[in-house]
Amino acid sequence: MQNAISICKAFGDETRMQIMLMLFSAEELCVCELTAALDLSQPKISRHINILRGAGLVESERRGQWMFYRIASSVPSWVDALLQNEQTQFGPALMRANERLSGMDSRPPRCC
Amino acid sequence: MQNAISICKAFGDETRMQIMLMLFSAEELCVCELTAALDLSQPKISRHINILRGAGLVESERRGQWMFYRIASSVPSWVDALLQNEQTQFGPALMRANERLSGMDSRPPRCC
DNA sequence: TTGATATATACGCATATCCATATATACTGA
DNA sequence: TCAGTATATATGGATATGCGTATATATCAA
Repeated sequence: MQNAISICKAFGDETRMQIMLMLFSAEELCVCELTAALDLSQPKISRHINILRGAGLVESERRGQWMFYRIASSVPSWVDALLQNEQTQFGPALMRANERLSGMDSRPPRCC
Repeated sequence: MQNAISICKAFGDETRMQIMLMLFSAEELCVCELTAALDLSQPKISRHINILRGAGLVESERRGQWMFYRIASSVPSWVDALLQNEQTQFGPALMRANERLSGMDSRPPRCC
């Protein structure tokens, strides 16, 4: 369902907007990282990620125990513009989320 | 509520997307014109227009008996990009709506 | 004022959405 | 195989959303 209405529905929720902004700034995150960064329950993150995937906004890749998610490569350009714009507006909340992410211990290993 | 989440919620409905696309191509329309163009009930148009107004997406102006609506001048630029993009995708449906609008009799008078 | 037209809102109902909790599944290392 | 970690999904309930119908409000013309 990669159409604008589904995409907008997906963005029309604070949790999902936050997930997208985190992925936008971090390139790639697993569920446990999002859980820690946003301080939300794991099922909640999984559920919302699934909706984002249904809208074609994120791609997933399993690496070991972890599922890594990133923003899909094929999103319409206005989605990029939207995220760029929100990144500046959402400032303080995003900062705190990134701090929690940095402070998280035993993050999954990255390649390289 | 001129924030991205409210805006996305507003766009996350087919009726409202259609209204926005009509306003995008026609500059300014009254409720009865939208009703005719989209072939929907008047209360339905009014209700959805009100939601769009709440999201800060449309501005209104009364002229005589008619309430004219147009896309707000201050919408974020990604909203323009989104509408531009959808205008091309939504093709056939939009065409039919514009035909119904052209075929409508006793449209309210325009200035000039 | 009255009648006609345009628009907005209220109401009741059906469905969708979101949540927390519990549980199932998948993978890893021993 | 088993225990531990990561992720996904199922369930039931609360709230939100959308709809059709009915009605209220606003404006105009007579």
